[in-house]
Amino acid sequence: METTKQISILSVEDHPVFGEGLSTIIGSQSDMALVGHAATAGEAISEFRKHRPDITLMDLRLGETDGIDALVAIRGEFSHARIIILTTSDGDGEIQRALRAGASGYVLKSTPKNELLSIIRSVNAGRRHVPAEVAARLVEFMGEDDLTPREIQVLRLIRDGNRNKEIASRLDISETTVNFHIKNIVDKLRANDRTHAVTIAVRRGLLQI
Amino acid sequence: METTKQISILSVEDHPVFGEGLSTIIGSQSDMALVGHAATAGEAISEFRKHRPDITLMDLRLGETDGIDALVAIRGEFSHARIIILTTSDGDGEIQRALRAGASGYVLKSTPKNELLSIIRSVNAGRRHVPAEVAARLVEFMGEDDLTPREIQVLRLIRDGNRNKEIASRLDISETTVNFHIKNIVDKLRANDRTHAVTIAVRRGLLQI
DNA sequence: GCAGATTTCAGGATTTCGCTGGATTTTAGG
DNA sequence: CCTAAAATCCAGCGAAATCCTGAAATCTGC
Repeated sequence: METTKQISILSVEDHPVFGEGLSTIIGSQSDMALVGHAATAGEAISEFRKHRPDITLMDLRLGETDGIDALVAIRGEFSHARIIILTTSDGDGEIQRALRAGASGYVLKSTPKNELLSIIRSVNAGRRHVPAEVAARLVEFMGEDDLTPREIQVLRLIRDGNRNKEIASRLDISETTVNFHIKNIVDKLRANDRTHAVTIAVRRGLLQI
Repeated sequence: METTKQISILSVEDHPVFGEGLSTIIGSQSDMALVGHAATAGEAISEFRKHRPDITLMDLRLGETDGIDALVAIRGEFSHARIIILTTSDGDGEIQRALRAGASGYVLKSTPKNELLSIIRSVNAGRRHVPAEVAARLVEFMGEDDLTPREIQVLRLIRDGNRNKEIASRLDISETTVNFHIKNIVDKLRANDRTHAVTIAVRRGLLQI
């Protein structure tokens, strides 16, 4: 075999059984080789430095740490790194964040094996691949304004049951300003009220719960 | 090998890569054999009838269908069936529902391989196994009142942005009664307000989002 | 049949929310 | 430097939610 031509792959994943599945599937392909594995953002970076893989398969949810951080750190050091996000969330917020941070693909964990393999090959060939179903989610909300950082901050406090007065004092702003932000949040998300706004934001992956 | 002594296992799972991992891990054990696979509740039942496995590994979230339905259906027909739930949610609500419906174990997908294997053996030996971390989640809310069916119904409508008047008309009850239910929901969940109640219920797995 | 839980209802007090229509300051990007 | 976007502030009104007390009907399990 021409080992030099194999696609080297690093998996970043904290579900052992899923990792085993990746290992088996990749191991069965003569043109691919799993060269390393990491379970946290920190490990991901050091493993990347060690192996310089052609492709990195990464779950966004790594216990406490966020996969995006690992993604940004790796791309900061190796701007050519090809990283495919492999996760369960189909919210447009997470997809956008990942692609903006430089991901080369975004694949759901429910994807069939063959499709996953062909995406790996496609990305290795230099393309940026996002499955139609995922792209559709993205397009659904395209052109609509994102929530600003401040709005997300306010929304988090709403989610946790703070009233407007409490939000104002926590953020050290006036209650009027809080009202203003909330109105914008509800408008942007086309929600009926604050509760609905939280629901929609969570569904879209703009807010964790 | 004494094939007759092998533990026969059915997996019910709609994540192909995860299923592959299960297959590999189980295949590497001489005392176990994966005898079937299903990706939906319906398939789960027919596969169970066909193979009568010693152990069924089941994800609760099967696309649209609910794993609990499959669990109940199987246990209705084969009351001795030993079913281990293998899922990502650690909310006490889901755990309770599964165990009440007759699950023999509840394991998180983040569990290490060895632990998963020993749980399979333990359950096959007739024990009911729930990992300490999962049991802890359960104990945390033990003794606290569950939400009633009506309360869940109301909470769902709150989540979706209905106002009390709308909830009243949808459920065909008076607004006073809606107020009463909401007060009870907020009290039971120790929430600050309706929004917080939704957040807590989702975190605890009492409500989908 | 009875106890306990669930669901239903009234009416009113108080607080909070959502909306209106401006106006100013700060920050980021071309 | 200039403009646009974001964040900040003011004030007040009507609608909605929350909180209270006090009952009664229905359902379920023993």
